[in-house]
Amino acid sequence: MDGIAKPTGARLRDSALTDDISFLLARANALSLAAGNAALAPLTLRARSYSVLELAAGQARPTQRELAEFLRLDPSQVVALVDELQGQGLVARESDPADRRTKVVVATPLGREVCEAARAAATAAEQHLHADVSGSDRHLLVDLLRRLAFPT
Amino acid sequence: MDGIAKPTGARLRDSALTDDISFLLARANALSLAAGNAALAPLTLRARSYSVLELAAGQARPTQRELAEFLRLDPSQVVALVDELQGQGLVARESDPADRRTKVVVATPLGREVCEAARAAATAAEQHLHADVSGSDRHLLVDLLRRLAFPT
DNA sequence: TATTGTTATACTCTATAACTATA
DNA sequence: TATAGTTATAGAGTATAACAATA
Repeated sequence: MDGIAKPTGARLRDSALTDDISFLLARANALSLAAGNAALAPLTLRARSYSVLELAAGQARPTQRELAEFLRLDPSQVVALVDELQGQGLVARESDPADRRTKVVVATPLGREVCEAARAAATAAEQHLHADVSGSDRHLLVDLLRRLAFPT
Repeated sequence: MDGIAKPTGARLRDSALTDDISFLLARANALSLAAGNAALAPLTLRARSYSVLELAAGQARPTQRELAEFLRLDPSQVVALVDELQGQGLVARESDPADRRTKVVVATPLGREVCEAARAAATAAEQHLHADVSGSDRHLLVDLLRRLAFPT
């Protein structure tokens, strides 16, 4: 699982890619996703399903359409993710009487419990992976990443 | 406040995900990847194949194994990507006389030309997408992202 | 015996279009 | 007509194992 901590391809770091934000995002995301999925696997969750569960466990009462936009997923992917979480008893679909087309996704009591455990596992894994970015740097990073993730 | 038009999905930004570096990376990467692929499509390249081409066009003369480690891809994926670029006449495999197992991937003259055009297209798309992160913020972001992408 | 590249396979993710039921 | 959710499908990305050539 853990290899020798040798610099990965240090020979290639003089490439133009080293200044390429898109490339750095892709590589950082790949590492983060792998660590997150591994940390969530014992809860039979993945990064994707956890993100849906987290939103369903909050106060916002999101519709599937809102989940799709916020998570930048296709509505059909949200269907599959909610189906999965519903099958695990973690979320439920509630019909909105005001507009019977929409379905609000809310976490069950079990879902809220699992969500807290998942958040703890994901946070721990993330902090371990990004241990060399901490304190004020971490705060700054979150601020900058928000601007990339939600451009004006 | 009711009259202020806000982007759809803004309602959900109070979620715990808003502070989640993994989630922000995933969303930022999804946007960046889509913009990059769209910008590179006229050159019949995608973000993945462009990154291989960029490394092949440099001075490093990487082996396929080195490409796999640096790009965080499986060696079998590198085979497919190099096959594709080779079919387009953009790179060539060179055998290393010192170790005949390894194959060094180098860009052809056409490959270097296409690579420059691709870099211009990708850079323009990226700067357009991330227009609200500029100047010193951008420099800082690159530094922080490097630490996420290449952890110690 | 170990490593590089390769092939094969399966699974996840992403993108698109069409259908239904409501509005 | 338009929108929310659903279904179906194909393509891209990811992960794993096995194999031949070479070290």
